[in-house]
Amino acid sequence: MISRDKNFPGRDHDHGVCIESAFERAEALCRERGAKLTPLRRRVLEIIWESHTPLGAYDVLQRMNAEGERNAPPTVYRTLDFLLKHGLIHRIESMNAFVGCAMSADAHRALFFICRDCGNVAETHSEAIGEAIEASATRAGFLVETPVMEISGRCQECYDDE
Amino acid sequence: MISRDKNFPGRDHDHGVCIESAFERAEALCRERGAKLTPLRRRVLEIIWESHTPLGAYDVLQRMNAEGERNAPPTVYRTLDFLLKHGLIHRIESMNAFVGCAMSADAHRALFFICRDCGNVAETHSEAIGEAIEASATRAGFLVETPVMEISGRCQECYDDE
DNA sequence: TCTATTTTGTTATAATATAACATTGCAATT
DNA sequence: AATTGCAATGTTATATTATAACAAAATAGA
Repeated sequence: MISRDKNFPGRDHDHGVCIESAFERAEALCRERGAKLTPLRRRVLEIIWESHTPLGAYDVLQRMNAEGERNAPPTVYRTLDFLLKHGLIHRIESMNAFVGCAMSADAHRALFFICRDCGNVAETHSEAIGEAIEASATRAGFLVETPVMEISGRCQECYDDE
Repeated sequence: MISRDKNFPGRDHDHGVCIESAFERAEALCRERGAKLTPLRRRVLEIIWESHTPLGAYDVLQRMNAEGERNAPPTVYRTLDFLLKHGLIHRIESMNAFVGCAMSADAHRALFFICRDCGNVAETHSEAIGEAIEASATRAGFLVETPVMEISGRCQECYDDE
């Protein structure tokens, strides 16, 4: 049984657990593929997971360098590329930012709900949407490869607040 | 009767007609709203429509300045903002680029098919997808405001080629 | 006309991303 | 252990995308 929806985290959830399980998945996946989860990559993955809101590359860089290190942009971008390639993080195109992948890494075609107030992102995967898109693509004579679906709006907590 | 789908243009379509009708819609819409379609805005709209592939802001700028003019980036960005605000163009988030809006301007929530080979973009609007997304959002307790749906893949002409 | 507002111009700079090349570290073989 | 090859990281410079802040001009209403 695979969890199909990571809903919005809520203000009080145990984030330590989130990160732990993200690491476990990352390690398993890298072992499986013979990819190396180096300290650098591990650190970047950790930084990304420490935030529920997507981080820009330069946000990540700042955090990497918080203790006086001198990493440069290409280091971050390369590391992010590695994590992207292995499905450990997602790039949110509409924000030029990156967020941890909440799903088993081979389930692609994610849909993101992005709250414009709190900035949190929920990743979901919907058969129905996938099918609707395929149907529409077929009508247009189009072969779907990489869907980008990023829905900006408001999460429950935030519109309950106002 | 409104056309629901602008399919891929095909290599031989009459592009002059495209542009003409885009201008007519833009003029009607601005008149209706009391917005001013100044020569600058008109020119940028034209440049955008001259390409079937999305243009970056600096591509637009280059074309504006092709005859020796000296427009600067803020001019382009402001003009693009105006056109966006009035729904005359769309921004393709995954490309940092802009494309003419093929639909009657108040039909929002567009889905874009973007061919990775020829770069052409087809704009479509699908009830089914909209509904599927609303359903998924409701389940996640999310209020949809601004969906970004950009599907990268291959158009028929391009995969017929290979 | 005068005034207020919108539009456009100008300069500078911020934010995001990559090219190109150097160095280091590590793994596989001898 | 030495050699080799490759993957990973470091370094410098620069390209690309976008906006802030203020000035000038054009335009619409009073």
